[in-house]
Amino acid sequence: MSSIPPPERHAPPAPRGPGAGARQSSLREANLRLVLSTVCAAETPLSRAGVAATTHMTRSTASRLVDELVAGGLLTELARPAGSGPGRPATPLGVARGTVAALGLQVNAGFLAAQVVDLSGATLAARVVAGDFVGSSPSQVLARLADLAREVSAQAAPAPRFVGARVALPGLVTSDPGTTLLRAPNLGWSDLDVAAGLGPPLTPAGETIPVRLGNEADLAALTVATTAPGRPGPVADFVYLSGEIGIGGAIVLDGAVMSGRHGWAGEIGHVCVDPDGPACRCGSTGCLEQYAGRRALLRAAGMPHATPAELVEAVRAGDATARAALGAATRALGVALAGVVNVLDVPTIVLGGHLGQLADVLEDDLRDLLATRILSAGWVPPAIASATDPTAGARGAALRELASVLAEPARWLA
Amino acid sequence: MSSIPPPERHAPPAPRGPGAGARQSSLREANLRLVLSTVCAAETPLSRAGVAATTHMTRSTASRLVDELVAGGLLTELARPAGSGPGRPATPLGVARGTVAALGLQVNAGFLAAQVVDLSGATLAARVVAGDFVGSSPSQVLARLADLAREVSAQAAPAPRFVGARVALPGLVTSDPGTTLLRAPNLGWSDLDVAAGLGPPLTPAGETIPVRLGNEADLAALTVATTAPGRPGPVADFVYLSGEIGIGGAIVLDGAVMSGRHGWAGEIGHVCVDPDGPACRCGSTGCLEQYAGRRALLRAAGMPHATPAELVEAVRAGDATARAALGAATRALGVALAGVVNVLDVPTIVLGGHLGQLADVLEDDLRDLLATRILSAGWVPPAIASATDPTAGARGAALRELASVLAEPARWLA
DNA sequence: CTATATAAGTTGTGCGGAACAACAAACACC
DNA sequence: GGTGTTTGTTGTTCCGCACAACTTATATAG
Repeated sequence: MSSIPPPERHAPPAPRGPGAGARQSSLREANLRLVLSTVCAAETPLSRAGVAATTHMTRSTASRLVDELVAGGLLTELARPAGSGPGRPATPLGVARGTVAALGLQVNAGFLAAQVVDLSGATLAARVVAGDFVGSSPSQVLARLADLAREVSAQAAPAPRFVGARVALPGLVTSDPGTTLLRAPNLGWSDLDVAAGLGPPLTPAGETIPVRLGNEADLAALTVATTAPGRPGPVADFVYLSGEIGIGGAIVLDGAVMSGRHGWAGEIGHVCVDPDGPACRCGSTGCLEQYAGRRALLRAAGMPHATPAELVEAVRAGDATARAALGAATRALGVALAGVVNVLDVPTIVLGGHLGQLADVLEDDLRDLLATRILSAGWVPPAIASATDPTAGARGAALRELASVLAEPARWLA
Repeated sequence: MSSIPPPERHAPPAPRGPGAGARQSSLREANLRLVLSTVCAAETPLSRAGVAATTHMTRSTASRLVDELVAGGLLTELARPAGSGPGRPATPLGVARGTVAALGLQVNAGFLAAQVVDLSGATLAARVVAGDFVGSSPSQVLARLADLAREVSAQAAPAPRFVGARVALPGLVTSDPGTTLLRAPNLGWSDLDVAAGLGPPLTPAGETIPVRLGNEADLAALTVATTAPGRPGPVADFVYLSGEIGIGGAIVLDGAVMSGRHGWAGEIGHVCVDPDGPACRCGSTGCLEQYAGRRALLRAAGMPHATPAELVEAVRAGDATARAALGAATRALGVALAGVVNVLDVPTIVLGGHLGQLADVLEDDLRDLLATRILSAGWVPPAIASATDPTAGARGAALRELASVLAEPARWLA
């Protein structure tokens, strides 16, 4: 006669997230995360004992956590090299290859790209399709991108578990729902739900892959900040400049992309370099983009239909117009970047896109200009590097998704 | 015959800090921190049950942690108001007053300041001494500051426990040891060990108080970001501009001051506003400081010995020269700040120092200028606020020291 | 004035997870 | 083959939080 229904035994309300009290399980999660990132970040493969040493945990604890990660398919035991030294030989650990992966997509003015990258940072599949997408139809382009996505996700064999997909876009993106493109001037797109535009959800293994968006420069910068998921790159603090038709940018602080309150940080292309300069389509005047953007630069050099490589040739050949244009661009870069460095104290510049291709011919002048305009240049001289992979946005998009595995390993144990 | 010495039973090597494995005690520390900051941040006093509710901990856990903090002298039980509602009345909790405090010092071109601030944010003692310290002798000035420090720390009665002292300085400060001033152009000081210059260590209660340094703009910005230790201010993300002889600045992201790789971030005064502008003492040209710095602005207004308040009067009276100078300063601020906002996506500006005093007469024009130059102004219009306490640096210095109590409550339990 | 409802705070038990210590395993070197 | 050295595993202990039951203190209904 139990007329009273049993009290609904639903799971605890899971009050996770920051600002919530730490429970016992938080310890395990934190240490699981620590072990995984330690193995990811290691230059040379670590053993269980090595993990224990670098994390200052006991060998027993480290061993237990490693075992969980190995059983969950995130780590693997590598073959151990013969002849190492005295004592019991260690079993080196590595990030599992091909078990967990993410899909990185990119829409650019000149191409579409799609990549599958796994947790070890290996590219399992990749495709690039050239085209001219300036002023293109969003629906057609996104349908084509979805085809590309299906293609590469099928190519990755054996099929990995997909943690997510992200689209790198040359424009302003909302960060709250993360599926709306506000404005991409080079494509002529605005107010667009990109996730919806991709059509039916991607379900390579039955599971639906969530699709998110990101700014192309932010994501390209991520490939410089981290060479593989959890593995920091050569520099941890830098300003990334992505030269396209216009100029995008990103700020990386301590290995993390600073995307700002609404996700719109890094618009260095619209820093004012000369208030009396030419009008910019953004409504301001004298924006950096008007001097060093690809279209403006090539036009000023008198070779509007040339490539950046051809501009380099012309400059080296002594073409006066080309030299003047390059000089103006370099001076503009000096003013804008010096401002950024003075404000942020991040004296490393990474030039990407066409600016990366021009790095050889402008690097020295730019360094000199920065040295005179940066207040702290006397103590820490500015450094300039370049990155030239055009599809860095797609790879960065995948890396960004994989970062969620490092953030919450327990969620992704098989 | 124990020739073998007993194994030195020293305490565990305490491998604290980030990147180290979390142990059981980490849980307690994290929750202790959470409880303390929750009580600090609460608008209206919380009870033990209230703490449990906001932190999602159980009442028993919250209660135990609160008891520890009360016993340790960091929290207190307040008198409970009569007549609240049904149920057992709650005992409201508050931050203990006068038990734990920090010493905030400030050296400015026009005054010295010293304050004692306790964990509740109350000022227990304060002194300001006017003077002209441009081109002054560091040793004399620091000796006087040390006297002031001794004075205010004796005034605070009953004697609190001092967690630290910090000196706010208008210049570049090293962050590694944190006791060396690299360069303070307005004072004419450079390469100076300020902690040593203060003379014999401050020991109000027998214990030596560690002395650290900080940039004045960074610390003044902290008083806007947090109204009291652990209590966030009205805005969490903003750019702070400190108008002095020159112009200092600070970037606050998510309530924390972004001080940069070496602690030199925020030098907005040397952002280039016009590459063809006047030469600046920093070696660059057209720096913001040359238009909107106090000295430059008053000189351009034709009233080099006036105060900012007198400039406001002249502008309101229709003085053409003053108006032109203010217009030029406003335009320069527009260019520089728009650049910062475009790069950082932090569309709130707080004007301090003389710029705070001028806020009334330049705010509207500045907002309009920013609206045309900020890329995202259409979605989030820029906001402008002002702060006018000249000794904000000293208070910020104390707040900064008190933050270490919130970071590690266990270290400061009585 | 008593009974009931409601909410705050306390007490005791159980459990998850890391520390610690002891042990087994696998190699190099003498 | 013995010894030393380092890795990895196993069992015990201890710490800190969750959970549930209980006590305390008020307001409100009858």
